[in-house]
Amino acid sequence: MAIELRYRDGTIHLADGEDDRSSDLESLPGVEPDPRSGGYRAPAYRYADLRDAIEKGGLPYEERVFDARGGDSLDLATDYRLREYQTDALDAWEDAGRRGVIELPTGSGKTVIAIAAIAAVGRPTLVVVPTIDLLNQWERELEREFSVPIGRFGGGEQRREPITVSTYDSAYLRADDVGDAFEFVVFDEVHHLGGEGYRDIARLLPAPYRLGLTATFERPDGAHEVIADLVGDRVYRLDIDDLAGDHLAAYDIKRIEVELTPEERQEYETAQETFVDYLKSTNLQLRSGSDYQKLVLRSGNDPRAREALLAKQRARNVMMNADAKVDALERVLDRHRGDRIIVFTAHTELVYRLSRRFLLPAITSETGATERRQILERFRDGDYSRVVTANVLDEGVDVPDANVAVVLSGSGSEREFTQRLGRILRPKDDGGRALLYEVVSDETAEERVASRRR
DNA sequence: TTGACTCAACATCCTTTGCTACAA
DNA sequence: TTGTAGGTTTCCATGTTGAGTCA
Repeated sequence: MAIELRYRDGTIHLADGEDDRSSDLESLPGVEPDPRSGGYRAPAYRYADLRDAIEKGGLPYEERVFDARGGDSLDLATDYRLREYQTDALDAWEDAGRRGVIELPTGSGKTVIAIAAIAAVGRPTLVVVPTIDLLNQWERELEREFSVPIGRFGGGEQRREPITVSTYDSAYLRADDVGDAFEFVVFDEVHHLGGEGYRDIARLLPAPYRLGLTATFERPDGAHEVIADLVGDRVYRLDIDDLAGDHLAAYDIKRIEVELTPEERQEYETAQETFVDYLKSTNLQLRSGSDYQKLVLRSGNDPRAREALLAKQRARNVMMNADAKVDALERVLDRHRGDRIIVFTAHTELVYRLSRRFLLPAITSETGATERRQILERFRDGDYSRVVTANVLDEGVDVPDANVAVVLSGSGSEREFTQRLGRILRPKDDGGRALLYEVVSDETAEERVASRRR
């Protein structure tokens, strides 16, 4: 009798009938005995390895993992003509056994590659995206390209079709009960999959074909290694500089250094000293994010640690929201009267301050969906030529193109910086260059923060 | 259907140069 | 001699999102 493979609740179950093949089965990747059923089981994401090992070992097997409804091949056709690097990326993914991550900058056409991959695989596909905005964009794009109905998990709808788009949150909630429906899964902005909860999505799905898309694969916490295990290694990579001047606009980065006022300097030094003194007195070394995490943990029951962290927070506020930055922005706005400008900050309070002072439309997490849409539409139509925002427009939102970005403050995250830069790199009609201003408070920790993100 | 609300999850959060004990 | 980890176990604050609930 053949070994029967079935999917149930995020797990592959193996039954070998009356034959005793326990030693064969236990040597298969990820397989262990299942006391409850008396058979064997393996985590769903190991399905591809499992099937390969069974075939290699010449064991007879019967595949009942996927829902019969997805039995027929999808007849998918798309008119897209890929650019050379897009074809190379797709080939690299095919060569890796239709698994792996493609890293390409924002605006280089990652969606196009995914659509070509969906057409090539021709099997039921789940596309997972981080935001409702992207959910809508993907749905529209897929409807335009394919003649099959497009399903949707998220934003209040739960409709399953051979090609379905889902948010990460909905995919997390539904993975174990729809796992048998999809043989191909595409993770857009795949770096999100490194989150503690989200990685379960990939674990619970048996889909043998997997594609991850991102502009910034590596994560500071090292979780990209988990992603590589679940989706496949990075198989292709180009960064902004590989495409700038060709498929993306050429760009310049200008750094503006500003001085703190005497009062700000006094406040900054006092707070910074409190923080550093605590580190010295406790012999604590901060070399990485995890060291900082230790300090945060300690602050739970050590009042001095808590005080040190609050002081650090104060110092950060001073350097990131310095008065001179507002003046620097005024000069930039004067210099670029005819340009389209996006201003980025790290704090919402500064967004509203700038909005009042320069009469700029503002978008933060507090801005409702309707108002946000209106502002972006007016920016797209040219009614507005400037927008100020905190972190909302970093990722997952279709932002109209601009040619000047001003980063007044931000984190040390390379990802955040790359995403912000990406907002001005759509090729310009006149072939002009994009320009990013980075405003940094002189002689503060912000200089280090700024160098870390590049 | 919309809006206001709560909740949970995720991301970032990083000083200046060195102490001590222990393992390789 | 050289290299490396270091005690703990729900986590200071801010920003952002999606899901769910209720009116």
